[in-house]
Amino acid sequence: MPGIATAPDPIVFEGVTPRRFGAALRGRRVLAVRRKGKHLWLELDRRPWPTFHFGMGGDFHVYENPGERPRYWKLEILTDRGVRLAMTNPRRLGRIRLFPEPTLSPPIHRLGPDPYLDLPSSRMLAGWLARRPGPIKAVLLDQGFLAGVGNWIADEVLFQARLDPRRPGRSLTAAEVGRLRRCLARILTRAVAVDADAERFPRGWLFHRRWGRNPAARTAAGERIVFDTIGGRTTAWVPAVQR
DNA sequence: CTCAGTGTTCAGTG
DNA sequence: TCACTGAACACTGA
Repeated sequence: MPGIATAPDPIVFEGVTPRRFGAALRGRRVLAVRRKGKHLWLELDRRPWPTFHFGMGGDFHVYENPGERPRYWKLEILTDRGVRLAMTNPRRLGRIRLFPEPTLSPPIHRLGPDPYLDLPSSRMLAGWLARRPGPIKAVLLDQGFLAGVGNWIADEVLFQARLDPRRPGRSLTAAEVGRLRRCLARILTRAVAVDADAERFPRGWLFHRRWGRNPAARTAAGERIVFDTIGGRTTAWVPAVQR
């Protein structure tokens, strides 16, 4: 029989007790699954709706045998077909929330456009960037600028667009904004095309060589990779090609 | 034991 | 008020 199981975690369940959360989902039908940036929610046949953010790490697991309930599970939904869906979150930086209208609720209502679903024009991007004095790397990480771009995607985009991550956003020329936009679109499309399976990302991507802050790291073409902290995050970049 | 890590928020600063 | 920086949060795995 279908049901909802919740782990007693007052950090990951934010603004709602696991008990109330379970009551809101029990017996409901899922009409659609929506996403904006790093936030995902289920449209149910009655509000409020459950919304998920994974923080660093965390996943959805699908299985049928109750014994396969994964480590670090926070929520398990058992459907009337006997399929189980669990949300995991080992590091507890993720959040499970309940909103009558997720798109109008914080923090989702503050997000910029999702570049995979709704890529802004070069002209729009250039207009926004003109008002950003901070480093372009930090601007790309700002979810209010574009929703969903995280640390590795930002580095990959700047590498492929050949832009120095320290450049002020407002210093980019129209041609550079165009390059940034084109690289962003290509990287997102490609990553989704392989179901975000990193092993299938193209060989030339910085992604494969950026982990671990290895001082000897090189690109596939042999250029030196350096690591700086920009916008509060480790930034891997290649001075020989990024200007 | 130390450090890095697919993230976000908030206090402090200029 | 705007905008940026760095610390804090929490925990695993190398």
